[in-house]
Amino acid sequence: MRDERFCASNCSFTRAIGTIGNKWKPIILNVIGTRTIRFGQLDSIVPLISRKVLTEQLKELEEDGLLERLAYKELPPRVEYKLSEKGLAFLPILESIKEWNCKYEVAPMPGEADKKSRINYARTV
Amino acid sequence: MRDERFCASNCSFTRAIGTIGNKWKPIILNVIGTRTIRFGQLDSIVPLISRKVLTEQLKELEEDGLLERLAYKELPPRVEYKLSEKGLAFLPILESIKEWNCKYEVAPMPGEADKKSRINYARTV
DNA sequence: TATTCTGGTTACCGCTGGGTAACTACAAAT
DNA sequence: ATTTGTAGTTACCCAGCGGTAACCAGAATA
Repeated sequence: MRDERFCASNCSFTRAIGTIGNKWKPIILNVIGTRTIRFGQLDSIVPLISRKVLTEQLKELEEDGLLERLAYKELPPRVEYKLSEKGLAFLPILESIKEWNCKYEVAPMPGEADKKSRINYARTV
Repeated sequence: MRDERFCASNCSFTRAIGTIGNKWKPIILNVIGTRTIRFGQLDSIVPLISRKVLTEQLKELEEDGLLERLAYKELPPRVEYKLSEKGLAFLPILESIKEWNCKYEVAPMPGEADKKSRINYARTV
């Protein structure tokens, strides 16, 4: 899901977009936030993502230095994820995206009836 | 390329990601910046994008209120794009992504020989 | 007359992103 | 002896993303 051509650009911004410019990574980073979280928790909190894709995204985030992975040598396995310094430094950007969207979003919210079935990934709305 | 399920979320952040969370839109917004630009210019400045996808992305950006489209009734046609207030308000976020990436990017740049063939979408590196 | 220029749109088609289901290891609980 | 729980991995398969090429209008230029 990383765009390799973007990541190979000589432009820092293009590389950044190649790294985090997809729909799942900002969501995952936002869900994790400042806490430590286990794989199964992520899997249930982010319901529309499949196990396979979640694994893949987490692996990429770790490779790109945004995420730290702690695997305990236990059975059944236990793995914990938390943001690295780099990942934590990205959170303010996510916050400004939230503020930006709240301020400028034009589309009115659909009726209340629809709200119940809506997705909600936010730690804080 | 918009994720409709994300856009239908009751979470403002998720909706925002559904709207601008793909690789092309941040690139396009960054390329346009504060200037007014024609379709053909975008097509040549962003070389890896196909005409078809560029059209589609511009249309979505316009629908989402980030972009203003000015079509002159001429032949051959002339169409100009510029960021709306909402789009302009997104530029600082792109800037902070640049700063973030410059500060934390770990992967060393490949050798100079490779740089020449690299993509460069930045107005300012 | 034929070509060029611009900003698309459309048909066709191949690739692959991503979903589902099955499977793994092994300890602990029933 | 069987089930449960965790964190994946793998094989299989299909929808749809996105690339390519052709086509359009109609004025201006050669």
